[in-house]
Amino acid sequence: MSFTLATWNINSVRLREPIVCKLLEEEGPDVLCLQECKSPVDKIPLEGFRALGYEYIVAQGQKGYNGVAILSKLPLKDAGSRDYASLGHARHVAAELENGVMIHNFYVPAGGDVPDRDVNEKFGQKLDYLAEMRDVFHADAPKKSILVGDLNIAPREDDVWDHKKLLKVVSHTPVEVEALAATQDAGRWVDITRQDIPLGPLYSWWSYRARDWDDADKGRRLDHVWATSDISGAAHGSRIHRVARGWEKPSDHAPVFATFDL
DNA sequence: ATGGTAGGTCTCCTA
Repeated sequence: MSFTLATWNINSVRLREPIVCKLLEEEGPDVLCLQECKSPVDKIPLEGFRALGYEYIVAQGQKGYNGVAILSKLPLKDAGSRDYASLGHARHVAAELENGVMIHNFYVPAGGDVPDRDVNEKFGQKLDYLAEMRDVFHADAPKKSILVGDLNIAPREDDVWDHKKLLKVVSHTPVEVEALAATQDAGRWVDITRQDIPLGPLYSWWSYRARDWDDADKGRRLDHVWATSDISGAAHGSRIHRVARGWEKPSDHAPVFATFDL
């Protein structure tokens, strides 16, 4: 069987309900993982999603901040969540498909403005969050698993619009890139987006603050699709749905897609 | 070097 999965930081699921439905209608991924829902689970507007065939949902929510959800046309089993770094934030949820594939949906802390944990607590929390992900995957090697989400790190030089200019900007500092690599290595995760699109600039996020985000194109690849090596060979067709960044009342992130033949 | 926009909630925090 073949299924297509997408991940999208939507920056408020309630405000963005129309364009979430637009994506579901036009692209029809079997599974859509959302981050920054900014909503308690019981206030996520599920009816419109259900009407489009997305009858299965697992989610973690809180008022105003964070929040992650997995919408699916395929049956899902709730596989729980973990409070990484004990922040008390809704930043992770997991679900299992009937074919035994585990899906982890993450919203890694952004980390504040200053890349120094001594003066910026949020940066320390981001590193702690990644360290616990690393430790969990090291202790219990994931199998037949897909990890997606807004990891808030652009690891490669061509994952940002200007590598040198961003070396001291949170999301692209060497300490973050190393922490992400350690997490990836600990679970033997394969970066599916870059497996499929190995060369050239690739972005999934453009700031709201740019005068013309499309023209300036000062993007970063913060949103990721990873898979364990036992299923990474089944992945293909990765793409970033850049046009969604230009839809009415857009998120500042674009959805990232991948297809798996399993 | 700086400030720029957006969302949620309750006056400012987070991204």
